[in-house]
Amino acid sequence: MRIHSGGLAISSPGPKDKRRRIHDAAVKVFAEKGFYNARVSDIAKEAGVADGTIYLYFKNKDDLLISLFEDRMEEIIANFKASLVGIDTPEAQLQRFITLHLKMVADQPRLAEVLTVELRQSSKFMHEYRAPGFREYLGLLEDIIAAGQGSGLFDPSLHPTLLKRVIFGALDEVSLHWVSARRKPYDLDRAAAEIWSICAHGLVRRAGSHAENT
Amino acid sequence: MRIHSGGLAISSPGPKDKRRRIHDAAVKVFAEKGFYNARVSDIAKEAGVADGTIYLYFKNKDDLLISLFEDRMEEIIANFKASLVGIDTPEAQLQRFITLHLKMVADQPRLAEVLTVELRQSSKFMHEYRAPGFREYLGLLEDIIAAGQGSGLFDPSLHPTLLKRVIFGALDEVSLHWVSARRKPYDLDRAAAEIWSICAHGLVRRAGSHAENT
Amino acid sequence: MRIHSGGLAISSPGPKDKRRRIHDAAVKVFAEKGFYNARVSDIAKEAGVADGTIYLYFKNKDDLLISLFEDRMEEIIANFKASLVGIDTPEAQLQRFITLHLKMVADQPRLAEVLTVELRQSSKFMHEYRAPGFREYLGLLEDIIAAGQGSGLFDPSLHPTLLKRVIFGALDEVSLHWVSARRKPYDLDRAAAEIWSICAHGLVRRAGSHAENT
Amino acid sequence: MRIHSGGLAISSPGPKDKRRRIHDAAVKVFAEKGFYNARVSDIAKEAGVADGTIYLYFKNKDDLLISLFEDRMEEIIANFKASLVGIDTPEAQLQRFITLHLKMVADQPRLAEVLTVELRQSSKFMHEYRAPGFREYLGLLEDIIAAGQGSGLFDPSLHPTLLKRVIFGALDEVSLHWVSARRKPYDLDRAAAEIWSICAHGLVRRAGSHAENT
DNA sequence: GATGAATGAGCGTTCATTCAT
DNA sequence: GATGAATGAACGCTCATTCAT
Repeated sequence: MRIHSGGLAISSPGPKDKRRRIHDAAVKVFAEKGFYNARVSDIAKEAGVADGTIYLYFKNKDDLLISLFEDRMEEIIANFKASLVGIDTPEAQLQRFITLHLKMVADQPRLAEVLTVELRQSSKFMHEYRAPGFREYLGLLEDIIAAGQGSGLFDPSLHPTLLKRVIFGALDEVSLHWVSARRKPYDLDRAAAEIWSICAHGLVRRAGSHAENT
Repeated sequence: MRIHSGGLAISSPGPKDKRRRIHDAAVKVFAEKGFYNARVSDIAKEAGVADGTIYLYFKNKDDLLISLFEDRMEEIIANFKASLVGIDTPEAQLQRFITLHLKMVADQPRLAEVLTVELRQSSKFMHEYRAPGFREYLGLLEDIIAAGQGSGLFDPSLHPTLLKRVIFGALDEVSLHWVSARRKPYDLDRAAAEIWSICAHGLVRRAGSHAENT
Repeated sequence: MRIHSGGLAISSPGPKDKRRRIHDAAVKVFAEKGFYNARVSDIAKEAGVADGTIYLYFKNKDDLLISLFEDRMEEIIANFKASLVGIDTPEAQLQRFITLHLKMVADQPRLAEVLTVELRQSSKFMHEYRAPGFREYLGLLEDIIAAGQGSGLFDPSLHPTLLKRVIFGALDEVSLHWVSARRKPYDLDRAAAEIWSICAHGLVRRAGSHAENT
Repeated sequence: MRIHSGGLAISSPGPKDKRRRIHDAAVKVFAEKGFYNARVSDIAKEAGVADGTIYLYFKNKDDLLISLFEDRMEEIIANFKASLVGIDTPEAQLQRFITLHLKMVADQPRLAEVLTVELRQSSKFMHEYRAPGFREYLGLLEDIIAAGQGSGLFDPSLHPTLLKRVIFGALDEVSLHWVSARRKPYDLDRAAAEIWSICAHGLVRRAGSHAENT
């Protein structure tokens, strides 16, 4: 499965995709150095354009990051929606969501790192930016949870807002750790299975209930 | 429960605790503006000292942040250890850990924000810094998990490294959201109970098993 | 009286007068923003041409300003000469010169502003440019003065170089003030009459000599 | 007569007068290159300070120029007032004013150039800055004129606003020319005398009236 | 120890100019 | 001739750090 055509595809150096190339370069440089330590000229060099060219496509350095969020999250959300469309039960949907999230991380680790780490900062350095893309992403999770609670499958006493944060936080922390770790202590397929298992049944073993992970 | 006397205590302007006052000021300023947007002179002003004084106690701005991690995490870990000492079962310990984590967040939201957000950056702006305090914190979790799995209470098929990240990630994301949200959608006591419930039993309702949260 | 068809005439978008259109656009933009704050692309947009087109007609931004001086001053001087041609006495010529100068300002305030303000800068930003057009303009004044002194009408003890500067300076300052003032404190016809009166008789009232202004 | 202690005085390199030294350096550099072509680092080097030091004393480059106007005009106006204080007749006052203006130009040619040339631009690059110091300077002239007209000495039919502009413009243009000319075609003492003569009696010779310049 | 004025390296951004189409 | 996307040198300004007092 390809999550999206992605920052890794070396697009033909045609005249149209400058914006994309700059975004891709920014992902690489931001992932390596972080937003604040990345120089605009680093990104320009990585993208193979002049410094000034960046300002033909983006208002400023902040806008470069924000537009990156928006564009990539839009792609990711569209992909998730498409991948979830034929799945009936909330359980299967949640399992799928977990898998997709980690798949995305595995396919585009640098993008994942940027979205994850810099998004945290975003509430700081952009006073107003509410990260609508991120909210929509969480919205996907919330819909699944709501459906599950509505159908009686998921414990209805759990607060949905809290629940989506719990699941997202687990996925995010695992992703970030996996991305930054040199030696990968586990592969992400297994991680997906285990996280699903934890979500589904928790970690306390009950009499007669063996773990039923996929 | 007070985790420690905290950044809010206006210490007597005695001659001894300059280092502490600077740390406290840094927590406040970093939480408000983020590490990169915080100016050293902001911190100096907040601490009521001259800019240069900061360099009598800390090597540079990075060191100020790192030492903050180390000092505070040390306190936190000591507190956690003390609070966990009399508790026998891994289940109760984990439940306690969750409660303590969120308690700390509620009591010292700015410190929580700094430790949470800036720690993420730390892997960036300090290439070498391995955040030993953070590792030890996670080590507490891992010990609980190991004990639980060793005694057969927790599902032994779950990878401990993954598991501790899952739990920490859930706590961290919930904390960060709670800290930055203006309208608090849930209180942290309830959050602790629900997170424990999810950890323990997952979110899928099983026949005959009503949620047993506190 | 129209000094020339001027920057205000919307010339037909024919293929010939690009140079003129760019000059006119430059007058407008320079008058609004000043030379240094005017962007070449502003002028291009105002002229309805592409940025690069400007460089087909002018060597660079400085050349655009300099050529503007030269072209417009040439027109102005030709107009002045034509208007002065039938006038016999130096007194009447000087009176006419004053009137013509202020007429030009009234008809083409933006051009006046550019010629006036930017000319002052020109001795700065162009180390070499001696503004030959401007010198010729002053030469008209000098000729009138010389004729007046030669015929004994004007006080011969006054230094001609100084005198022309005095007269030009008075005209220039009044023009600039009038151009930039929102509420016009006097109209330029009256100004011409009074300036002539001052030039002719000074401002000290003498016994038995009532002002003989128009 | 010293107009003021002045930019030319090499003040002891004490710790107090940094602001003054930067102002003086700015006068020199602005006079040589013009405001827009002057680099802040040029001024810093000329003042013998680091670039950043300038920003301890001035908000930005514009503020450096504006504060220069204000400080220097204040000094100049105070000097003028002091020098005019004992003079009774408006005629003598006006004569004195003319002399003082040209004296100032002779003593501080670079300052005169900056005040003159950049002031013209100021109405452009500073949209709001109304140059209060300059208005007060013109106010001195206006007071003299009003007194002269009130006492019947000066022609009351002349518009005072216009008149002050005429006189100031004459002085200004003569000053600017004198400052920028390499070979000085006249000395400023003589210029003062002649300008006074023109103001007083005009340039038309009348029967029986020999020029009565000082 | 404490101060805070001074430093100057570093970077985001602009915009006159070019040149492939 | 005309275009306008691309260029990259240039510069104003910031702020972590120093050091004379």
